[in-house]
Amino acid sequence: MSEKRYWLFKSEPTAYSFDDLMNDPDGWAEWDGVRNYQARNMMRDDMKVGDSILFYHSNAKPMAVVGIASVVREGYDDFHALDPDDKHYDPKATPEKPIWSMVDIKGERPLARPVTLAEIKENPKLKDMLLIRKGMRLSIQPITKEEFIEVVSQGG
DNA sequence: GCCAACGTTGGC
DNA sequence: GCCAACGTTGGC
Repeated sequence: MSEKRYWLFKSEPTAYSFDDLMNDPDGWAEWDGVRNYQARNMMRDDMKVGDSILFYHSNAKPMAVVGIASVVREGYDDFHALDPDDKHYDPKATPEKPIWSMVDIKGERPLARPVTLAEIKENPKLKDMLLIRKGMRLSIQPITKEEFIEVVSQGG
C-alpha cells in the first residue's frame, strides 16, 4: 500500500477548463494527449487511484489553481495516439507499442477562490513548487502534501 | 505579440 | 554522438 500522492495538472481553459471537467457528462475525463515522456512516465508509473490533483489554468486570466480533482483510473494506453483523425495522433505509435499513457480524472470541487500564480510566487511555503521554477513547462507535476494543503487552505 | 526555455528531429 | 533548426509552452 503506497502512500497517496499529490499532483498539479495544467490546462489551458480555452482548450479544457475545470468547469468542463466538473460538467463532464460522464463525471470524469480521460487525460489524453500528453506527449511528453516525463509526464507520461508519471502517469504510467506513479499515479494511483485516489491521488489528489490541483487543477491549474495556464495561459488564462487569471492564471491560477482553480479546483481539486482526483485520479479515478491508473495509467493505461492512450489509444488516441493510434487514431490518424485524432488531434493527438502520433504516427510512431502502434497497437503493440502505443508509446503514450493517460489516466482518468474526476473533478472534486472548485476552490471557493482561485489561488493565482502571483499568490503562489509570493507564498514562502510554496517557493519550491515546480510550477514557479523558471522554464518549467511540464504539464503534470508532482507536489507535496504540504503544498497541496497550503494551496487548498488559501483557496478556501 | 514577443520571446526564453525547453524537447525533439534529422543531417552529418 | 553532436548540434543546429524547428516547434511548443506559457509567462509577460
